[in-house]
Formats: sequence, C-alpha cells, structure tokens
Amino acid sequence: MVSTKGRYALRVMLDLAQHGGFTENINGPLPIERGSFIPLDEIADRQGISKKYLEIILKVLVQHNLLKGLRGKGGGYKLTRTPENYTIGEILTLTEGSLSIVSCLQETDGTCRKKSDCLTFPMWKKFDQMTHDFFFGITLADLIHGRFRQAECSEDR
Amino acid sequence: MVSTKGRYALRVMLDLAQHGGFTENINGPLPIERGSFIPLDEIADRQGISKKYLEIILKVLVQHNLLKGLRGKGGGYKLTRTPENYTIGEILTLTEGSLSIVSCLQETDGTCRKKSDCLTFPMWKKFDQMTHDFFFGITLADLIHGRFRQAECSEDR
DNA sequence: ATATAAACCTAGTTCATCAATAGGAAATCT
DNA sequence: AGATTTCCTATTGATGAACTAGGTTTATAT
Repeated sequence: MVSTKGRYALRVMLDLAQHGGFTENINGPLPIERGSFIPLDEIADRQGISKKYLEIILKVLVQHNLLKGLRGKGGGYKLTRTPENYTIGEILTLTEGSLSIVSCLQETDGTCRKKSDCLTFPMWKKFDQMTHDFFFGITLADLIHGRFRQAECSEDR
Repeated sequence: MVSTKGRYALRVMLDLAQHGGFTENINGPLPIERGSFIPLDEIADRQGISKKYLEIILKVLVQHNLLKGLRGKGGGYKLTRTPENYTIGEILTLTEGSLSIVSCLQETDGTCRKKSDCLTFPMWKKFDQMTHDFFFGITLADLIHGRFRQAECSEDR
C-alpha cells in the first residue's frame, strides 16, 4: 500500500506546480530566481501536514533533482521541470522505494529461487507491469487537469 | 504490498487444488468423505511453511467457506469448490483484508473528506478498479494451467 | 554586523503490524 | 485409550511507519 510518504510527496509536488514557478520552460532551464521558491512552511500549512515530516520526504526528491531547494531568507523549494515532465511513477518510486506488490519482484531481492516453477510468479509479474505502465503513464500535469494518459481509462464506475 | 499471508494462502489453495479432492463437481456438492482431506502437516512440509502459522491463515478461509476443515484422524482441509470457481481476488481480499493501494479507498475509512477536491483521488480510484478487475479475473485454475483470463495479457516482456 | 528566515542534518520516540511460536482444547478416527 | 487432526487464545521479537526534537548551515534584510 502507498504510505503517507508517497502521498504527501505527490501533494507537495502538485502544490508546487500550482503555486510555484519552475526552473525550466520550453526553451530549457531558466536562471534560478529567488522569490519563485516556496518555503516549506507555506506548503505544510496549505496541505495541513507536519513541516518536519515533509522535510524528510522532500530530501530524497531534492537529491534526485526533482526539486531544487534554496536555503536562507527568501529560499524554499521549486520544481526543476514543468509538471508534464514528472510522472507519478517516478515520484512514487523514489519516495516509496518501489512500486512492486510482492517482495520477489524487488530488484534487490533475488532470494526467491522458486521463480521458475512458481505458479503465481507470472501473475505478479504481469501485475507489476500493469502498475508500472499505469503510474509512469500519468504526469503531474495530467492530475492537475483531471485527465490521464491511459487510453483505456473511462470515467464511469 | 501483498504479505506472506496472502501469498501463503494462495500457495495452500494451489496445493490443495493439485493434491486434494473437492467437495463439489459439476452436479453440485458431493458428500464429504474422510480421506479426501489433506492434513496441514503435509501441505506445510510440501510448501516449506510453518504449520502453526498456516493454521492462522487458513482459519479465515474456513470461516468464509472457501475451505472445509475436518478434525480428528483422517481429517485435514479440502476445497469446497472446483479451482475454476475461486478467484485470486477473493482469496487475497480475505487474507490481506483489502486490495486497496491507498487508505482513503478502504470501505471502513471514510475519514478523508477531501475526496471531492483531491487531485489524486481519481487516479487511486482508477488504479483500484484495475487491480480489482485483474485479480478477480484470474482463478486458481488459470494459475494451475498457466493462463490468465485478462485479454490484454501478453506473455512477453 | 546582526537578526531573521529558510533548508539541511542527525537522532530519537511511539505505535502498529508482520511473521511467527507456544500450549492447550475439542473432535474424530482405529 | 490413544493417536491424530483442527481449532482457539495468547505472547513474542523484529521491523517499519509516522512523526518529533534540536541543532547547523546558508543566505537575505536592516
């Protein structure tokens, strides 16, 4: 199950996409300007989430360059790309560690040597594939505009 | 993520489907015959799983009539239906409690009142739907015969 | 310079859940 | 009676989730 880490990260990214500026536009990276950075206090307030906890979560996003953090007065966080260039899968994978539903699919865990004759393995594999395609097929921009890229996504039911 | 509970339950059900008899055939329920029950000792040995732990897991499956348990000498467990009449979704839902990937989708948890203006909710909802369709579209018989019912399931990659 | 505001860093805390174990009670056979 | 089996209650140890606390560094505003 997706924990608060992944869900909070998504909410922060969406918040930044809606309330902040970006470092990059169609013509490439823009110079970083102070003032376009949003302090975490503000986001935490708006989203009703503990600031201290968010710090931990945003750390990994900064380290992987999904966000730029700037210290000091006037500092804060901003996106490094435009919203259509972030997939949900990327954000969730970083914050959750993995999107895999069973441990035997984890890259780090090659311990299950029953794979070859395991009746359930192909099912997990297939589901894993579906999950990957689904979340890497949706961008921040899609969520903001209330649409998904997945063709087979109908709205009803 | 699916825990050992769900995965072990699946393995036991598959084990019973392959090594045991059923209580029901095309013409409906058969009389219960002692001897067609498989003792848990045997299954635990075959699967290499702690018997005591399996007892806990099988309890809920018996309570919901997916399995019949019979005490005493010559007793054990057996399926109450034929393998094509069990879906993986049913087994996982019972043993895992839920298949939902985020807590706000849980029936029991109606606490998230931001649903209406939550940008991520439709995505979780859609994924939940996909997950449900996937696992409720596969039966024990499908796994045994190495096929899925899902039309869009190709073998490659 | 100094105060202020911000990200960054290291650690600890509390609580629940996972994955089992342990020991017996009840049922059913030979 | 004795063996074998499920069924039932309780306990444990480890792990991770979801924070919380307190400080350090970096940068700006006055």
